[in-house]
Amino acid sequence: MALSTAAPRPFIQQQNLVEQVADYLTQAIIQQHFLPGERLSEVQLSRDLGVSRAPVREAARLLESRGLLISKPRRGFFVRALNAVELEDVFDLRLCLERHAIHRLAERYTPEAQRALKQQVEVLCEAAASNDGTRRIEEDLQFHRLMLHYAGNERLLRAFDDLTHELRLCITLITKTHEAPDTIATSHFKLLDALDSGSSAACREAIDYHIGVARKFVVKGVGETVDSSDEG
Amino acid sequence: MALSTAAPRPFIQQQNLVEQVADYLTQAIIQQHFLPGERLSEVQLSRDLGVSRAPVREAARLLESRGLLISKPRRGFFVRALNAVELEDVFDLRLCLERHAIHRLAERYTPEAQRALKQQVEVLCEAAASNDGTRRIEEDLQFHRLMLHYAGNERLLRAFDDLTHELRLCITLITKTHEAPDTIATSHFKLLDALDSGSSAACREAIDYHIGVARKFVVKGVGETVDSSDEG
DNA sequence: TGCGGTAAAACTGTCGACAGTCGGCAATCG
DNA sequence: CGATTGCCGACTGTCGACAGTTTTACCGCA
Repeated sequence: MALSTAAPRPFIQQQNLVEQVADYLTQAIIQQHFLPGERLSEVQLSRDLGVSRAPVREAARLLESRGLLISKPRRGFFVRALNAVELEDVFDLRLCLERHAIHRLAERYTPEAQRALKQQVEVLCEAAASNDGTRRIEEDLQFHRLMLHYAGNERLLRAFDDLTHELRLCITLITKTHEAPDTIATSHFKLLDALDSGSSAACREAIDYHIGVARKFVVKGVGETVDSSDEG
Repeated sequence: MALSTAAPRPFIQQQNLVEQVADYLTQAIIQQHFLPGERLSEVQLSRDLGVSRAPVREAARLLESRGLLISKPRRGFFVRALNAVELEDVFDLRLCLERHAIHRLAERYTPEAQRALKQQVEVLCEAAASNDGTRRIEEDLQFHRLMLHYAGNERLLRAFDDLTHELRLCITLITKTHEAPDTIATSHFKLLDALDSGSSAACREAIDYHIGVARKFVVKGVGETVDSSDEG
């Protein structure tokens, strides 16, 4: 029973249209089937998905709380468009959370956590060698999620999950400018080494470097696409 | 125009039942008109508030995303009951956020921020001398919110707001064991002094002490009330 | 008196419909 | 010809209702 926060998805659940719609919308937004700033028509979605507007509205409110949508009164829901400043803020908060997490994790670095993280790095390396950019990012995030998980603070993990939802908002941008496979590998191995060393300072240095590199790549990706996402 | 995140509310907006219901529910939960773990009946609320179930459901989902309610499929919404571990996690995350915030703030400590914070401490001291426990806490939180605001990261502020929603969940507990007025005053003045000094280490020490004291008081309050909030 | 089963009541999940509002377009006026 | 105003279509906010499920209350039986 590990990592129960995000998506347990126990068996099939024919009901719970809200979650199904939320998943559909999330995927559609991540895969840019809906462009940033685009307006989502409730009736259109209802027709397309074959459900009524009530579940669509509730799902949209869920995604709004996750920062994927923005609702404007009497106007409807719009796909959130992150500008450069907001993205910087996201990475700054991520740095904040992961610094704290790796510090907490170093205090309670169990063999189980060590094993799980090492295994995930291997999975990540394998994914990094592939061409599937989305998979690379997801496995990368999964590694960090594991770190947060073993840090032992469920609330911290939730904050991280909330943040990654927004990160996925520009996942197609990230895939274009993601690091080289060997860079990803060594960067994560450094984190493991820092944890193994037990040095708090080494952990902080490793995570700062790690997040810093990720931030640089993403911000570069945003800078390359000149979209005027001013959100009027 | 400070702190534009929360509620612009340009003119009147008679409509928006969802927000009205959400505000009502939030206040009712904070003031313990609904006890932790209690089930909320949608139809009952609809009747009481004179609205239909749709706005009630959407408001409930909003509060669920804020951590005030928990929804169980086919069962309905329940008032969230924080146990001791979860409360510890909340304070640990708060420490994480505020450490980062005061660090960022020290880097860009403008006269405007200094003035605003000093003023808020005065307001807080006045509130601390009063008998209104809720007001004391709200002014206290407002000071910290100002700190986060002037730290210059909107996303960080949002994460803090999300967290304080959960903190308010046990506000009645906190009011019973809040610090003495002079303790509150000196504790916040220390934060201002640390910021004035410009020393990153001093800031960290001050915020660690500050949050630590708050945590101790709240956890003590929870320990005194022997509620079996196991949340099945 | 205690227990199991059944039936009724209440509740949630979902739906279709109506009313008020917003944005765009065209006709009118300067 | 440009600006303004009224109108029309589309959409959101809200509502009442129905179906399936869960909870509860009751009744018979040991």
